[in-house]
Amino acid sequence: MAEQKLRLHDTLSGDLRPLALERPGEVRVYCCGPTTYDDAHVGHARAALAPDVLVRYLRWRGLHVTYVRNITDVDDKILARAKQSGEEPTTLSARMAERYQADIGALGCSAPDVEPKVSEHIADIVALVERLVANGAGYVVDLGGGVRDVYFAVRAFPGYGKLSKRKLEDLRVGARIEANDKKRDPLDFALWKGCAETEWGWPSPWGKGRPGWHIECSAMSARYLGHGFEVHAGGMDLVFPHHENEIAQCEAAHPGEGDFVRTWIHNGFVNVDKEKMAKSLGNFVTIRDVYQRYDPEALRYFLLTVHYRGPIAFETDKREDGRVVFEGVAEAERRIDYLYAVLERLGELAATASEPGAKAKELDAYAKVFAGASERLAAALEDDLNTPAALAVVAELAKTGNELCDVAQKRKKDARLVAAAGALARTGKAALRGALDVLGLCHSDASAYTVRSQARRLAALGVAAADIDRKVDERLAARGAKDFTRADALRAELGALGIEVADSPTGSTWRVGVV
RNA sequence: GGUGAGGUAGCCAAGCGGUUAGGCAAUGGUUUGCAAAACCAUCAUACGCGGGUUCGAAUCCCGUCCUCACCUCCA
Repeated sequence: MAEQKLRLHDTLSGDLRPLALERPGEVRVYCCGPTTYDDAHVGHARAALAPDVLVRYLRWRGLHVTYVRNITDVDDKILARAKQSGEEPTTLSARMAERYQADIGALGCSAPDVEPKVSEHIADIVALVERLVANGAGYVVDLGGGVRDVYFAVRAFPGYGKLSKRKLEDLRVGARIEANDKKRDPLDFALWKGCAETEWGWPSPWGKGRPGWHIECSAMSARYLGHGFEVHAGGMDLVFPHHENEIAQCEAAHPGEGDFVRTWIHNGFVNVDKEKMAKSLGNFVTIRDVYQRYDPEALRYFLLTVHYRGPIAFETDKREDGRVVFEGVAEAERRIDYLYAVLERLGELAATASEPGAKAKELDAYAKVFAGASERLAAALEDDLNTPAALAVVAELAKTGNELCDVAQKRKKDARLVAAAGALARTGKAALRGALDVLGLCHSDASAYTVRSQARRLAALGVAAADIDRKVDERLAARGAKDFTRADALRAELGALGIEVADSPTGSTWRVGVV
């Protein structure tokens, strides 16, 4: 069995352990995707991001990854929401699925290789339920009128509770025992939920119905990844009961075939005022809400500043003028601005390089930083996907890159040094670019990013670019006439609007700061 | 009650037995007509509290306080 340098914190064993592959060079990853009845919030973004970083790292290391992230488009919540809006459940879930894909795609998460939908895998689900019934792990309950439910018998699976470290007795205490309970044991959960002929459902050996909540992931992961795949990801709230039940279903269906999954990774929550962001608490901020105010790249950077297993605080602040500020994301966007600026600066310096092999001893320190970055980045990510440490590597590269540019500028009359700096800038840019790629950051063209972010910020401020241009021109004229009092007054005026003006030998430029 | 996560300098956040990651803010510099950006320096002998183990602990052990989460739908 091939062992990787990458170590992940596995929920089942509770340990940090090296990633073990069944087949050399191949990694299978499954991530529990959304139930598509509403727009995704920042918590969903985080849950999609953790496996994305994993997949990017693995591919960077040359491994072949099969990444599956499902869409649960059949669910009672979808049905309930559709009834409210008068929409067909399938139409609603399809629409929400598209919005999810757009939101997560904009976050810079690469699309999964397979994105299976429950509605397209009913046959797989039915077959799995049949198998469980045949194994004695599932049982059918006749509700009369041709309606039947199928339940999983928790007692039939001895390992039940091993993932969430729960004992059956402990669970029993909190279990809600309904009157008229159809289940043999209160802890048993539905594999198939029968429904009336007129309701939303699919035909099955037990009559019309819909799959239970957990069975879809068991069926679809088995379909695309088989039994015993490498990594299964999801939010910490899925540990129990969702993933516990997935294990029960898959291992009961494949007795003697070993563990369903080799490594379980679970991401921590996004908190608002120290509480978990959740639909039920009503304290959620949708990804779209964030994108309205900030660049998707900023949200990604923000989420990467904290290790995926820990909690991350999402602070919302409403300003006097009514603008909503997400401070952490705003700070992240300033970093994204900075990183794009460094990439551009290095690019400009590299473009002056006429001698690709030029070297200067006084630049050795910079060269060393660039050369070692990739190794440091790998070490950070190999330590249970330590993205904050990875971002420190990015920061080091960016700072060094800027320093190199500063040196080249200060000593621009030294042709030998400038030639060497130009050549080294190419290396530096490649190193930074490479690190950013692994983290999925700054994937836009720098000028495209600038255009879109400036436009969004201007819109947020309610200021027209033409008005700014006019004032900047006016100020330039004042400066030309050495009327600095007037020029400074204009700068202050622009500053009050949130516009930063920068003077250079070739004229004046302006930008809108992150607000 | 059971189970799990966490409490690190003004703020955010790595580190998890042995030369104080990184970022933000602030202050002082280099630069600038003045600024901005960029870079440098300071802030930083910080690790909830009390014991213990060790040559050495933020890191290990015991106790204790606080926060959050899961046990019901939840990323």
